[in-house]
Amino acid sequence: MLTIGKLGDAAGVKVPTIRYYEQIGLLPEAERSAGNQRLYSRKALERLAFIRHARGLGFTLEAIRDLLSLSDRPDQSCAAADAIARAQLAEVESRLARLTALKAELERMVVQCAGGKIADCRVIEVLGDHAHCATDHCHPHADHLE
Amino acid sequence: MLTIGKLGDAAGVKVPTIRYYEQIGLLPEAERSAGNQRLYSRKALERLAFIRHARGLGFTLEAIRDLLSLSDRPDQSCAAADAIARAQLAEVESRLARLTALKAELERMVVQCAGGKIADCRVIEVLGDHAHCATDHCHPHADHLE
DNA sequence: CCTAAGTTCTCTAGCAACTAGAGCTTCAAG
DNA sequence: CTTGAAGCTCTAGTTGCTAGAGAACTTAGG
Repeated sequence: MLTIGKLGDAAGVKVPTIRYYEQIGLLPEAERSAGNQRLYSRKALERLAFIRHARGLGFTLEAIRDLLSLSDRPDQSCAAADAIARAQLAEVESRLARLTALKAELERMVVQCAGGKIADCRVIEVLGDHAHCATDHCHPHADHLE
Repeated sequence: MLTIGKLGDAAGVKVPTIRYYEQIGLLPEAERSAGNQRLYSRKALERLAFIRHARGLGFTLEAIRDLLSLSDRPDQSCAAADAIARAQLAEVESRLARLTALKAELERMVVQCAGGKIADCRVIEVLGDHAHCATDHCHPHADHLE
């Protein structure tokens, strides 16, 4: 049995985060010691590592909740898990596309800055006048802003 | 003079967001009509468009606050504006790198899913066992998670 | 056995950057 | 002059944590 600190070290998750996961029901309520401290089994460590890994891949806690409940029913079809992963992939791809466009525009801005006065600064000017802007990031959905 | 709704339409910003920007001091307090409604000048529209554009490029409101105060002093050096833009570019580049790695791992997960039962599902398995993971996204800084 | 340091406990509040809703007033069109 | 849209203020919610206060527990050294 591990204390919460050891569990956190083992899984690479901070202690308050573990308590937070328990609070929102992502982790089950931990067993307690005589002195009311949380104790964790190896299974709990696995579950937390799963969460950690999925968070690292950018899954939301909601998606992770779904994946966890799927993994509790190993006899069912994995279509749902596949769908969640594909949705996540699509999300990542769309962010990538947007970030690539942003990078191009930022590079243009920075390169054009001649190091003079603010009045002539391309950075300020480009930001102030959208006509200078080649990308469409000003329009409808800005999905890199969560 | 524009009402808040017209201003929002013109700049592509939602009405509550404009009030929020005023509340946090990013926009000055608007003039009011006899009936206490906000009225905006062309200058205010420019300022809001600037903010909108910078947000679209991923600048934080803090960075935008700095850029705005720089643009109020056109006779100063633009080194500071340049530095802010370069920092933003570096940030975008680092996110891009991470997202690219995530995309690769998600693709591996999804491709390997044979569509069988959960028990054999690669998606769940890969998430549960970090040894399957080629990238280092589990380690120290997860900067795509704001 | 006792004390001191280190963990852990609960609880509340805060972060970014908005978004949503309640309940009211004002404005513009017909 | 009425009606419906748009405006007002205020509070609270979102996501995924993080920070702090103040109390209790645990463990290693003397």
